[in-house]
Formats: sequence, structure tokens, C-alpha cells
Amino acid sequence: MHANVKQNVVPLITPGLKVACSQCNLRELCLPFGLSDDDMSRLDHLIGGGRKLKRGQHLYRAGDPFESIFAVRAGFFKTDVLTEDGRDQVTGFQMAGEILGMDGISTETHTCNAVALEDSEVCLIPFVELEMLSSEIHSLQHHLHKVMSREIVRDHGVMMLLGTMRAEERLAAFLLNLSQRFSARGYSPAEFHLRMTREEIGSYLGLKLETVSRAFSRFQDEGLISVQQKHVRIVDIPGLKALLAPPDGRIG
Amino acid sequence: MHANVKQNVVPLITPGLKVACSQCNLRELCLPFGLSDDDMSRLDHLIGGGRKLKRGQHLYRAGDPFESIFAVRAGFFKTDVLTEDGRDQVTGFQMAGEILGMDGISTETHTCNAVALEDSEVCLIPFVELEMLSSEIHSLQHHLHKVMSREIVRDHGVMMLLGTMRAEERLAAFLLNLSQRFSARGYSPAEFHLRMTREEIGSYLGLKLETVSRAFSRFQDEGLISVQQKHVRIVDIPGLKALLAPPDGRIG
DNA sequence: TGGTTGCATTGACAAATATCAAAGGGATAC
DNA sequence: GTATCCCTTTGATATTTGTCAATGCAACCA
Repeated sequence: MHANVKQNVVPLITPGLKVACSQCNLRELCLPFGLSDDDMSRLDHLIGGGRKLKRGQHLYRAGDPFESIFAVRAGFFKTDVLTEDGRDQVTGFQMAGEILGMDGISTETHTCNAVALEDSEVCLIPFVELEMLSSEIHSLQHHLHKVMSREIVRDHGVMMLLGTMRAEERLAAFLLNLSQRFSARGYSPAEFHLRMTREEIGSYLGLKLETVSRAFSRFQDEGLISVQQKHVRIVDIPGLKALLAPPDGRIG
Repeated sequence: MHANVKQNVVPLITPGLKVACSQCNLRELCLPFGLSDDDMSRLDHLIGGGRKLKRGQHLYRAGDPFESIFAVRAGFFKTDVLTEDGRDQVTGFQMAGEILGMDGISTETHTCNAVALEDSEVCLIPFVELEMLSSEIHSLQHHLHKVMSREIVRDHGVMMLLGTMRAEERLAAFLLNLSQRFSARGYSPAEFHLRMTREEIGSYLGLKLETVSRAFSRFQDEGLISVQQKHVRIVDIPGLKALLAPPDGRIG
């Protein structure tokens, strides 16, 4: 882990790493969604190459000057916020096609840390240039707004989770969310590897790692999932969904 | 309350309600921030008039088609999300100069409800036209992005609160946040009226209303605040801030 | 003005989750 | 290949918050 910190001092842009939205199989999930071929190639020219990160490396840190947003090309990230008083909250996990770094726009400084949870690859999208291009291409401008808005809506969902659900409901919602996102990327919705630790899941869900572990075990005992360390197989998706039923379920 | 629902069926645009950013004393807090006089008058022409709402009225509801964002001109709002399974989460409280409705951009449909908690007034900002103008006025475009980004950062702060703080810490953070926002608007940071019920505070903070009430009482017993129903006076701001000190405070 | 209704407070108890502690299992580094 | 370290699991107990219930307070309506 300390080794990674050291490597991270110099931002490792990989100039040879060719990226082209038009060739990318994530284009339907990512920023170029809905662009014409012509507009997409203009976006291609803007994108400042790719960058590879090893597991554990930071893509950016809170306090770094904001210059670009990032599109995850491959791999898996977490973002987290640290406060002066020592609190640490994981605010999200990002996978291929998802956009990172929009928190930095408001203060021109990143407000959270983004860390690769496995060897990963991102596209750099310089923000000043993206704004310039998006004033020319209306559909790009609108899609950028949609991406930012989607992040706001996603955050509201997390607030709902943290504000109204109990431990097992939170974990069920989390697993179903991962399942759905893997599925959208062509992976199995039922079987996947968790890239994060129990502690990171707990931080995201507002629980202690022991509580997360116990909930996993309970789900397994109940035949909802099969779990071994980081490998998860969802056996009973409807059963998991049923856990999210209303707290006043007997009434409704 | 039912009377309000009825009134709300017809959106009450108030055509006579003159609004002009250039004359508005909220312009430093609101969307026109940083615009030249000339650009501000272009924004003025775009703004589709104002709308007045009585306490309890909805500005918009989840499911409504998205057309505009709104700037709070006067008054006080809450936003909340309802799920099919009957959960209800207050996602924010908005006061003068703050922007409402950005959740609707992503799906072209509002995803939450916005309700006036006192008689209020908003400016309508038609979003299609705002995008058109912002492709011409770079500073407007950039400021819009900052406003959306600020919302994302704010949401991360709420996640931190919900994920890592205990009941009294949450309430202290909430009161300090209100205090700071009232202060920024020229009101007393120490004495204000809460526009929302204990239940709404609880929903926002992920607590039951009884827990909120007990925390208020405890703060009063400890001489941190003086509270009588909805009237709050903060007696000891540093004391409240100290409550947010690290959970591992003995160590650090 | 008096009653009604909704909101707030408080108490006693129950339930959920955190904390502390110990031990086992895998992955990683040497 | 083996030792180490980190992650995970599980148990016993403590703490926090929720639930249920009763009462009080205040504003609003008739």
C-alpha cells in the first residue's frame, strides 16, 4: 500500500494508450451516448489519452486541483471522503462506463479520493475543453447534464438507503445494485467477485464490517446467496428483492 | 393540507410576478453569480416569471415531466423521495438562492417531491432555454456546472452524516449547517425558526422523531441551545462544533 | 372561546447494531 | 514453499436507537 502511494506522486498518463469513443464498447453507457459519428470523433480528439492504475493507486485525492473528469474504461474504483475529524465515508463504487471526478467542478479542487480497487484504466476528459466542445454540440452538453443529474439521483438513492433501511436491507440493496450493473455490462447478474473489503462495504452502507459479515452469513443460511470471501453467487434474486419490501409490509 | 393538494392541480404561474436577476439581492448566491450586467439581462429574459406557493403546496412531484429548474426567491422548501415500498426520505431543505429540480434532468422526469414549508416564491428557469443560453455564455455554462457539482458535494456530506455520525452528532451538524446558511443570507446565525417538523428533521437525518426530540432536549440541558418548539437559539456554537469531534477523539 | 387536531416531549422497554475479542483462511511476499 | 499479514468470521456483551404509549402544548377552526 505504501509502495502505491509512492508511485502515485507522479501522475502516470500513458500516452501510448489509444482511446477512441467510437471504438469503445462502453459508448452506450458512457459520455458519448447519443452522439453522431462525426460528433463522437470530435470528442475522441478531446480526450487526453488513457491512464492505467494498479490496484490501490489513487486516481486523484481530495485537495488535488480539478482539471479533468474520468471515464472508467476497465476496472473498479471507490470514492471516499475524509473529514478533519477522522471520519471516512465511501461515497461510491464505480465500474466501466461510469464517470468519476464531477465533485471537483464546484471548487476546482477534488473533494474526495478515487482509488482503483483492481488494476484499472480510465480515459481523461479535460473539463475546460469538454465545456468548449459541449457549447458547440448540444447533444453532448445535454448528455453531460444528464450524467451529472444521474449522479445526484444516485446520491438520493444512497441517502434513502442510509436513512431508512436496516442492515440486511442495505446489503440486499447493495447486492442487487451490483448485480444490475454487472448485468448491464454483459456479465453475470448472479455471480461476481467483490472488489472491495467488508470494511469498505460497511463504510458505504453505514455499517461496521462485522455487521456486513453477519448479514452475508445470514443470507447464506437463508439460501439467498452463496458467499465465500469475495466470491458471491446470488441464488434467489426475488428473495433478496423481497427483503426490501415495506417495513409496514403487513399493512400494504 | 387537502386544500393545498387541490390548488396544486393547476400549476400557478404568476405572470405578473416580475423577476429580474439584476435587481435580486440573491444574485451572489444564485445562478447569475459572476455574470456581466449584459449577460445577466439575457438571463433575465429567459426566466419564465415567478411562482408563489402557499405553505404545504408542491412545487413539483415525483413523476412530473421535467421542464424547468427553480431558484428559491423567498421561503423554504423540502425535497423528499418516496419509494414503491413506502419509504420516505427527506433529501434536503432549500432556502433563498438555492436551486431546485436538477434531479429531473437525467430522466426528463422529476424523481422527488418539492414542497414549500412556508409561503414561498421561486423563479422558473426553463431548462432547454438555459442550455441554449449557456452554450453562448461560457461563464453561465460553467456556473451551472458548478451548481450541479455543489449539489453532488452536498449530497456526499449528507452521506457522511448518515453513514458515520450518531444521533446527537447529526443534529449538531444539522443545526450548524442551518446556522451557517441563515448567516450567509444576513439572518442571525444564532436564532431562527425551524420550518420543518421533528419528523421531517428525523427523516433527513435518518432518525425517528422521538430521537430528534430527545437530542434537542439534551442539547438544552447541556446549555448548548435553547429550544422551544420550532424556535431555536444556539447558545454555544463552539460547544456544538465540539460534538462533531472525532469518535476517536481521545487518540487524536 | 372552546374544542379539535397535529406536533412535541418524555418514559419504559425492546430491538438493532456496535464493540471487544479470538480464531481461522487466503492471498501475497520473500 | 512457507511464513506473514490482512481479511473474514463468529461469539459475548454493551450501547444506541427504535417502538409503544401517555401526556402536554399550541395553533387553528368553528
